[in-house]
Amino acid sequence: MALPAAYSVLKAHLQARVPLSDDDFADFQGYLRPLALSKRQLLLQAGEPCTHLAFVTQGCLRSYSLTAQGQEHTLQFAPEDWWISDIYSWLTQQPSSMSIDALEDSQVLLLAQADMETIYTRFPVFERYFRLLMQSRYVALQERVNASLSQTASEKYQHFLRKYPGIAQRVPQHFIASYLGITPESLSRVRRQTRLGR
Amino acid sequence: MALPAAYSVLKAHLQARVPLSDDDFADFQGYLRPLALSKRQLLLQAGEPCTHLAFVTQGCLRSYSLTAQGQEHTLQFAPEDWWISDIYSWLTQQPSSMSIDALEDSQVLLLAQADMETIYTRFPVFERYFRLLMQSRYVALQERVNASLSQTASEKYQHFLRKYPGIAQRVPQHFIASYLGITPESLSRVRRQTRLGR
DNA sequence: CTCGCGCATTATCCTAGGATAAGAAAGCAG
DNA sequence: CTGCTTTCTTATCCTAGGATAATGCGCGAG
Repeated sequence: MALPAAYSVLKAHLQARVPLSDDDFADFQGYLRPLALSKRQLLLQAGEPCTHLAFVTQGCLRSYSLTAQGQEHTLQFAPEDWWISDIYSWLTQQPSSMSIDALEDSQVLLLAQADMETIYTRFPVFERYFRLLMQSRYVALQERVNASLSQTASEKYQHFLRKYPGIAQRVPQHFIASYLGITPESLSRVRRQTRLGR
Repeated sequence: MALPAAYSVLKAHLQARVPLSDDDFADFQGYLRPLALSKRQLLLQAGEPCTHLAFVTQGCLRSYSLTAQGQEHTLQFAPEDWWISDIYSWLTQQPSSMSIDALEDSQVLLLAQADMETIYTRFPVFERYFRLLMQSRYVALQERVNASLSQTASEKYQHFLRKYPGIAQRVPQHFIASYLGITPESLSRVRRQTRLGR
């Protein structure tokens, strides 16, 4: 049986980071469920418990929270090769505080929280993989917190462009504004300044 | 040989979270180096690589970054039972972007990055322990990012009081202001409002 | 082709919180 | 007790970025 492209994306991703044999991956694959999402389709609705971790093999998703006044705040973009979920809800099975939707037609592989203990036992290398993943996520968030404490709107935008060059070309700017914690109008203003300044 | 109180704090902390035998802890203890810090003493100076993870057994430390204009931004408070370090620098041995100092006379246990591979190999349960630790840190930072995107100064302060009730009684308010990303004057203003409002 | 809508831009006006300055209170070293 | 230093507060003035509103435009659906 041929390996669908989706699986091989994840296989390459994992094998680049931890020692995982082809056989083990083949077994592990049994825990994955592929899912196609069309643009704007929700993967997770705030209020529901988050039962799955999603690995994006094609397209781009985002997670966002909604304030009482209906303002959206983008927490994460997830293009190909990224995991996305509400980690807190996934870990605790409490109702999630964020929603996740697709910004483009996308393909994901789902990993159920219910299978995690089994997976850690059968393939101990996943303890390491997820430790490394969590470490790098933690570092990225730390940097984001620091940016939010110390940078102006313009600096945050410049920093975002440098850090995620692919994303800015790909997603509408009002999502980037909502990620940076500014209004779309403000982002437009910032962009004009930098255009004039150089 | 009697177990100094410092070690037993960490032992209890670990055994509450992962299965770790007394014997294994006794072995693990060999990798720990106790250190006393007096108030205001630096544990890590920005620019140096962060070689150790510190577990606080007594007192309270903080990590902070410094802007080019000399503004301090508090990234984390670490009272008893918390780990503190510049994780990025600790992982990569790049120069750290933050400093860590003691807010009170404190006691810490140091764990060298250089020993980590050995520790993960000798005591695989530490893979799990640090995965869990990173997960919970990630969740806490996620919440902080969300707060910084969606809350006013006053809301952030109220939230901080609820989340870390011990800290606010213990550390000077200008540090809390610097953690929340506002000026001490602004925090004072916020506190007066809530005092008048109730 | 064209209607409608999502998206970006620009202008005007406004407000939360920053900058600055000046005390007041509280702790502590001598 | 007495002078420092650290912390917190209050007042005034100012600015980055929010709110609102209007315009333009590109594109997908019919």
